Amino acid sequence: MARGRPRKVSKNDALYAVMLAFWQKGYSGTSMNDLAEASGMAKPGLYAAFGDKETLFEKALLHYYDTFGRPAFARLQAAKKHVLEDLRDLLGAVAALTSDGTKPTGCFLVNALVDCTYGAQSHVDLVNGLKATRFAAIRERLLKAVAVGEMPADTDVPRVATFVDGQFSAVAVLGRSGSSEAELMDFVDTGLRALPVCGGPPMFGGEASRFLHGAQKVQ
Amino acid sequence: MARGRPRKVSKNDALYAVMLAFWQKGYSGTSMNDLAEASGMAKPGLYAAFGDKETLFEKALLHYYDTFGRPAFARLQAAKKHVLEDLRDLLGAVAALTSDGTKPTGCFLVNALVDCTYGAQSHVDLVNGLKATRFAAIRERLLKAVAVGEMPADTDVPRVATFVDGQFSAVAVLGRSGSSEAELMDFVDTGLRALPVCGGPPMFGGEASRFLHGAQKVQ
DNA sequence: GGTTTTTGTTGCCAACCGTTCAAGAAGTGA
DNA sequence: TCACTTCTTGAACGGTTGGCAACAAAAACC
Repeated sequence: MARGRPRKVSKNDALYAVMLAFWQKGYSGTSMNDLAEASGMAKPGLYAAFGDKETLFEKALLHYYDTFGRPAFARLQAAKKHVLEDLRDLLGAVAALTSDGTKPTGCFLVNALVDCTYGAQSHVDLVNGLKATRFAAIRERLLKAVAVGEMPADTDVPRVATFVDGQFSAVAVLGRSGSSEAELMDFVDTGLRALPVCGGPPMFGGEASRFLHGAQKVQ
Repeated sequence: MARGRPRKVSKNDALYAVMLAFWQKGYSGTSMNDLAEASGMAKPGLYAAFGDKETLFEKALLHYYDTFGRPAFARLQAAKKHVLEDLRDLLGAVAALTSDGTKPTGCFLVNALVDCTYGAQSHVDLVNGLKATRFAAIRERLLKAVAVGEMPADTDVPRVATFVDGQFSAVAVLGRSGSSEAELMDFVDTGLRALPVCGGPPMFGGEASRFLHGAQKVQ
């Protein structure tokens, strides 16, 4: 066993509680007193274990990513189903997460994306890094789909990846503001209907497709 | 002219500056000192003119809605173009707004949607009200489109409205985290390609559509 | 049992928070 | 000029913030 006095609450449990608090109320909306109360550790304990508030926020966000993000992205990249179903599972994971009554609504990463844009530089860098990781995971799954013929060979992969990335944020924001899991899944399925046509011909004759100015380059 | 000492800065100019500050750093990330400095009014002046911080935030958000939201929704409901182009203009307005270098990135309303979920009840109510107004504007435009035959008669209007609503948030979040206006418009156009098929038949044979479990009810 | 090591607890700090009061400055109307 | 009204200014309030030093408590090692 460890040498000194045992912790009243494990670092992992404390970090999980801190994560929930930041997730719920954001960086500047959460005080160190809030975190001490939520985690069960007194303030000096938090400082000794994790460092100052900025560092603690970074560790909480990374803990969130390890707990909820990484597994979902790993499943996506495992590519065990059709690409559409894998993407549906990914977006469905966000929908399920935000509808889980035991956690704050929304997605901590998306919240942080909105919250930290004008915050500490280290927060900006961290959040942008996680966002890039998310994008890369989606992009690689799409490349695999194109390689095995699940999607057309001329698919505009970066464009589709950006689209899925946006759907991810949309589900998080809609969930944050109270949409049910069923509504979120309807939203996800509606969006996935846009995917297979990316790279293919316009989906309807000449009547309305002329209104999609910016879409020509992928037709 | 007014009776007493004239204001150094007009209430409108001050409120605009306050709006920018809240838009940029959120409610709890912005202090009254920040607001005083940004607006050019001293703190007692802010209290006299607008009330306390919570009230000031509400007035700033409403000012944002009046300045940027209402005109865009009015153009949408004017229905002067094809529904797809009107929706593209709406989402394009968000893209343009967030790419305007003179303002903070993102959309203040979407930021508030994320920021205020666990905040003051009056903020929650206000933000939910504005969100409902946004949804209603989109919904009414879609109903009009169905009525005049721009969209199929069996279009699932609430579902499509939720989809557009989500695209709105997605554009805001993507813009908040640094996407260029061109990227945002690519995203918008990709999403609009999902719309015309809502209510119509599945867009591709039997190969991949079976993966869209939740989509049956609108096929 | 005593030492060492690690943690929890108490209490405090300077700085800042949102908020307000009192006094003065700058206009209008008579 | 004189009151009257309105805004600005400076200072201050009590409370909270993030952060920390000092000491007590609890375990392992010798």
